[in-house]
Amino acid sequence: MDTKLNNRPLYEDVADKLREQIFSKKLLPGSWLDEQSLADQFGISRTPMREAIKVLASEGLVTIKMRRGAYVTEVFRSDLEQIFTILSLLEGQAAKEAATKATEAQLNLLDHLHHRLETAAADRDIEQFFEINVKFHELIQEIAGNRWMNGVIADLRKVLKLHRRDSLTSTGRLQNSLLEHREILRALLKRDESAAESAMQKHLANGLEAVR
Amino acid sequence: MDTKLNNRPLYEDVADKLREQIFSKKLLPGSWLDEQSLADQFGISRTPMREAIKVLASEGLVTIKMRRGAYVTEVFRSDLEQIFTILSLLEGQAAKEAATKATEAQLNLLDHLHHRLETAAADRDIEQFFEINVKFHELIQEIAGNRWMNGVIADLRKVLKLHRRDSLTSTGRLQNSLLEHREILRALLKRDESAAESAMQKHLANGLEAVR
DNA sequence: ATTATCTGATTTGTCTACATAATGTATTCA
DNA sequence: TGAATACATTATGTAGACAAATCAGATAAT
Repeated sequence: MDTKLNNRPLYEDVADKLREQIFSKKLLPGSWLDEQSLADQFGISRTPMREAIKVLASEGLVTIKMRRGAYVTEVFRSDLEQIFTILSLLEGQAAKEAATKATEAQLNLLDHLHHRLETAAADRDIEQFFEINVKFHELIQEIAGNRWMNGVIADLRKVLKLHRRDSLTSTGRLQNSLLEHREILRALLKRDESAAESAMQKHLANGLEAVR
Repeated sequence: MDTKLNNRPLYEDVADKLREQIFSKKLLPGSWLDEQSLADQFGISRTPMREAIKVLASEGLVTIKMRRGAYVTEVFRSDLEQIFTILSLLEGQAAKEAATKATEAQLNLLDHLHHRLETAAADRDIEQFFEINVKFHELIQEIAGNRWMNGVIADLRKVLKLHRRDSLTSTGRLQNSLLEHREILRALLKRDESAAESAMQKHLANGLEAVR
């Protein structure tokens, strides 16, 4: 019974589901994506399946080889370093701009998010910590208000998730990550551009260290 | 008579042609892309046409609206500023890394390219100047060797080309651009990281000034 | 006169079928 | 026995048809 309430194209829904399977490692990096069997599995035809695969390809999550089908992208150490280099520059810039652009209300929101992060850390609630962490970063980007930059960052972060050792999985890293967030927040509240930028850059540099 | 010697998917060829039509302003920003008539025009069916459109959508050249088709992306001043901010950061980083990573042979190549740029400028050969200019930037990126960064830069530069007043169209800007390139090259030849970075950033900042 | 609704026409989204290219296997010949 | 070629299998690429949703214009109601 198809709930036809969907007001989104089928291929977008399918792209989401497929992305989920990749992130959850049901589909491992390097593995081949069989259009036909995936289409059957989702109960759709090959056409939207192909479109969904192309969406993921444009995000860098899958790699299409001519007449040989699509494969889940393998992310190597060199990729991690390259991607973190970019994220460090861009998110650093976002933090820098946020320091001056943020309204008082937005700073309060950031502060509130950070408090929830502290709580999650104290509770050793990794899942929650991770989720709030993402929101914290995204809010800073939203405040900076560069939609092209935010798009690039979003895509690159998706690719990072392909790597087995996702950034802060180790609890040791969790504590350090928290300290770094404190530093970022402090700089933002003081509206100190360069401090915010360098704090964010350090945060990401440490993130890279953690995965290798 | 289709020359079936193509060893590329049809939709890629079509995407190239469509991109060309957009850059040449045969399809103006904001205009609607009629799948059917475009498919007829290229002598293909709608399926590869749709795939081609999605390729351009992932590059940001066209914007797809739900159940309303695809439109050539309109680039506003705010977009230009946002995109130049990113390019300045990334290409600045590329120049910085190139300063230390470049082999002597690669530096010679850059030097050679720059000489051709000087010649083109002296001849007032805008077309040639523009072409070599692109190669100069791409070579620096290639030397830096960050494929994820190069992908991002390539996409953003495509979007810039949508804007009517493409960077250095005015001959006044051409002379300044040449001077800035000299500065970049000088820093690279001296293998001066930070000089190369800031020279590149200035170059792009001036590029933004020129279009507004 | 303005707004609301219905209907036809157009267009996107999806499906099914066919054509084409690549891979693997078997058979034949040296 | 080994290698090369031809054939069969399989999966991708493309086409054309069908279904569903949106838009525009006309008619009706307030």
